[in-house]
Amino acid sequence: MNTQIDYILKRNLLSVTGSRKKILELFLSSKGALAHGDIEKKTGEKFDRVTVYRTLQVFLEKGIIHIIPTADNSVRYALCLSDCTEGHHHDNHVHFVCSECGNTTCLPDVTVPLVKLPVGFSANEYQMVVNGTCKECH
Amino acid sequence: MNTQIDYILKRNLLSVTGSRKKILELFLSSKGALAHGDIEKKTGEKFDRVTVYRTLQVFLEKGIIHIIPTADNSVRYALCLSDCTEGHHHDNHVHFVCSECGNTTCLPDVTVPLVKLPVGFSANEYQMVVNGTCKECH
DNA sequence: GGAATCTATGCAACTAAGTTGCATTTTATT
DNA sequence: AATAAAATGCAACTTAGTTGCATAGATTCC
Repeated sequence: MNTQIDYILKRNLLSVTGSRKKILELFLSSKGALAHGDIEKKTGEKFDRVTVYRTLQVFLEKGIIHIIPTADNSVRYALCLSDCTEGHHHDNHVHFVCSECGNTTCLPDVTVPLVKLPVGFSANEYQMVVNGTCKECH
Repeated sequence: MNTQIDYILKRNLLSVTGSRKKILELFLSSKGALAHGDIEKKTGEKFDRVTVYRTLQVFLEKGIIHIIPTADNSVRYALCLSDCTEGHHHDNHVHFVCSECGNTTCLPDVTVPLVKLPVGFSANEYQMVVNGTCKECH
């Protein structure tokens, strides 16, 4: 486990520090997506708020995590798949938000379908969020 | 124009006030989606921040406008189609965010495709956001 | 393995975003 | 026109996110 975390950080040319290891570990061990607040709580307020913000920022830039779009103005992050690199994301899976438990999960096996856009529009990225009831809450 | 605005408000059992008329007028006259800040600017700071928040809240509850999910943590609102009512939305069109001009537009003619979810998941609402270059910026 | 260098962290102070309670004004009702 | 009901504005507050800088920690090089 620790070697995997170290490997991910080193592969992205990041120095291996306590907060980065801990936060990355959180992402690896949690199935769903995490909001900033979740991370602060789950680390037991061990790290400064600013450090959490900056760590998430760095992970985002390196393509280790991605932001999940939501309609409720909450920013949630989830691990990228292994083939994401800096600037080049392959984040083409559907995200699911459960209205019972509030958890956000990635559905890596469900690919975002392409749609035909009106004339004049050109697409760069498609994102899809589904609301409903998840497996656990059924 | 004024009668249309008054009609929409009355149809939703809302009292017709200056701020509601003005903000609704903004939505009707702007093609794209509006963020809270846009509204404050375009009304010329005529209304209190709190009033804008509360007006948007009421419009949301009544189904006059809807929130557009975005990945950049900005909350944007757009007019609902005429057949949306309180609690019952028919907001099944794709939203488009232009990375050039930053505008968010509804694509009412592009329907959100349905996807097959894994076993155990049941969907309530599908939302889709496409990033790219819009008609005007091409 | 230890010193030098470079980077990350924590702190403090700040800006921006959003909320709540209450007195006042405006709208709707009769 | 008078009353009741609701919306507004103000002030104060909470929460979210940012920035600069001194210190602590990680990496590099010998």
